[in-house]
Amino acid sequence: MSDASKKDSELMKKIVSLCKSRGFIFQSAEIYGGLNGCWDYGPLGAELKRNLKDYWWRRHVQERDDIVGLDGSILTHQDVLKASGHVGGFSDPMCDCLLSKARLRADQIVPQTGTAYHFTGVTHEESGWSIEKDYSVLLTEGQDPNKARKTARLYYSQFLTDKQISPKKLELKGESTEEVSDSTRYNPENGSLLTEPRAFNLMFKTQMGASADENDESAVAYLRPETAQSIFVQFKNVLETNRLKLPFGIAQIGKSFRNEINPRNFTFRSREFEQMEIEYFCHPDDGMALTEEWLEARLKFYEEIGIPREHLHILDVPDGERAFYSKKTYDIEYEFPFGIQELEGVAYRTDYDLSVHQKGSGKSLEYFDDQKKEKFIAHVVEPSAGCDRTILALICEAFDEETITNDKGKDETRTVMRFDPKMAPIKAAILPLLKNKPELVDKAREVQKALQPFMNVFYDDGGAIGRRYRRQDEVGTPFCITIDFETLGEEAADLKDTVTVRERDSMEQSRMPISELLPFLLEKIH
RNA sequence: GCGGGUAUAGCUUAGUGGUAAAGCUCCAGCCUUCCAAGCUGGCUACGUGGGUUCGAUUCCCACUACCCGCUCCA
Repeated sequence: MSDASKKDSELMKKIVSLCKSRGFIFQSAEIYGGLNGCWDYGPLGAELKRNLKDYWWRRHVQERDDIVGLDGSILTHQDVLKASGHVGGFSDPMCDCLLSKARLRADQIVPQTGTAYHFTGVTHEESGWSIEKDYSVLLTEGQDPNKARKTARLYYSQFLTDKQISPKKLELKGESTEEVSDSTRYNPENGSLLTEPRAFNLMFKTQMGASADENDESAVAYLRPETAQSIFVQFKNVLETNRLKLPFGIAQIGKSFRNEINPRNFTFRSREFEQMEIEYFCHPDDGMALTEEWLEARLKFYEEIGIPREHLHILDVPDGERAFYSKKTYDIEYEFPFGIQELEGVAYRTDYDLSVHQKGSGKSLEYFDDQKKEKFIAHVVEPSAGCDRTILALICEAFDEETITNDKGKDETRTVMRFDPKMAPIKAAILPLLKNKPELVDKAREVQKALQPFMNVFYDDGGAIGRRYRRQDEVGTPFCITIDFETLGEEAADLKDTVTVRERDSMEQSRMPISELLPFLLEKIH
């Protein structure tokens, strides 16, 4: 591992550790040993996520008159996913090589012709060890039969409990041969038998109805693999009930599930994840231009929530790597400590989605333009963002450790989560300077009550004031409001009912009348 | 899915074939007039399940989870 990646790995460890110790993110079912790739958001994580989703919704739905919202069901009719291509079409059957463990796409295996050597097992006389397991090796014409036996011994040797035993000492059992032609059951690389082709089930499959039979195909339903499909399927209902005209969008935030995902990198890749998607429908002529517009709009959004442009990368997905129906796709990527990884895809999906559902359902999903007297299937541009990934990016971006020199001239580390105030889980901490002075405590509680209806604030009177400031730094609270003796009017009459406002990033303090707190904070967090 | 590594308190680590130590955190109390002060007290851990053993957190096996490298990611 290089120094840089080691440093990044250390950084990621710190971030994961802070997420747990401060209550942002916990492992799912931790007390039962954990559930692979599943995570729970703790109190602060839940606030953070809510802030992100709320802001996304406000920006893209409430503050625009061309986008409306939808909240579709997670359980999905199997016909929807058959039409979309998720059932069948997109899942490539794969085989694993029993010897080398290499994974091959079944449809890409070059058919082989030759002699198959079958074996039923192997024994090791000295130790008495043996195993019964069918295995075969394919030899093409002219190859030495001993090559098949050697390969088979190698295969069986992987089951040896005593790794000291040489594969050469293994006695093969039940050898027989068979002529085969054009077979794709063997690895062209080494002749080893492959596993049966297995369709990777990308989706979580379930049965509808409490008494549904496991084999009842008609009871099959799926957890949605993306939020997009319910938008396409409800396109007509939304269009007809909302007096919409192209171009317009339908937005949705919600959970999606993909079983094939190999969980990695903390919450980055999970089997259960939340998406924030817009399907923006338009005239076919406008698709390309709108893709560019959406890319810009989304980059601006990231900037607004505190992820600067210079930490984002835009990948113009080249021909051949895009989905076959997409004419243009941009990936917006973020520089995570574990690498540059995708946050969002902005894809021009043409009329693929509405076309397949029109065909699949037999219902017309065409759009009629009254003015141009033109009928067509709308094209769609899809900005599809990963909510959990964006949360992780916000956390990585916010994390900072700075060295400051304290009063005694000693260096110490201050951990600060530099969240944008819009995103910060706690907007302000209300702190009475001293806990054992009831006048301060009462006043602080008053301030807390005044702010609570408008934002998430946090009251804390435990320990020294400096400690409380640092605690808030570590969870990213942008402002600390301290009720002190000036507030009570004990020092100077004109300072009565003013408080200390301490800013997280600069640690600077200023005085402010209590009456100005609310407008001040609202302006910062909006 | 494959290979490697790891698993002790909320966090970071120590340690042992006879059930465990420390720092930080946290809680309570005292004290404290602005950046992790101090004092006193307190809660909390050997991932799960087997095996060996008189006895296992320690040795062995399996499982689970996390991390790293591949693979995969419509």
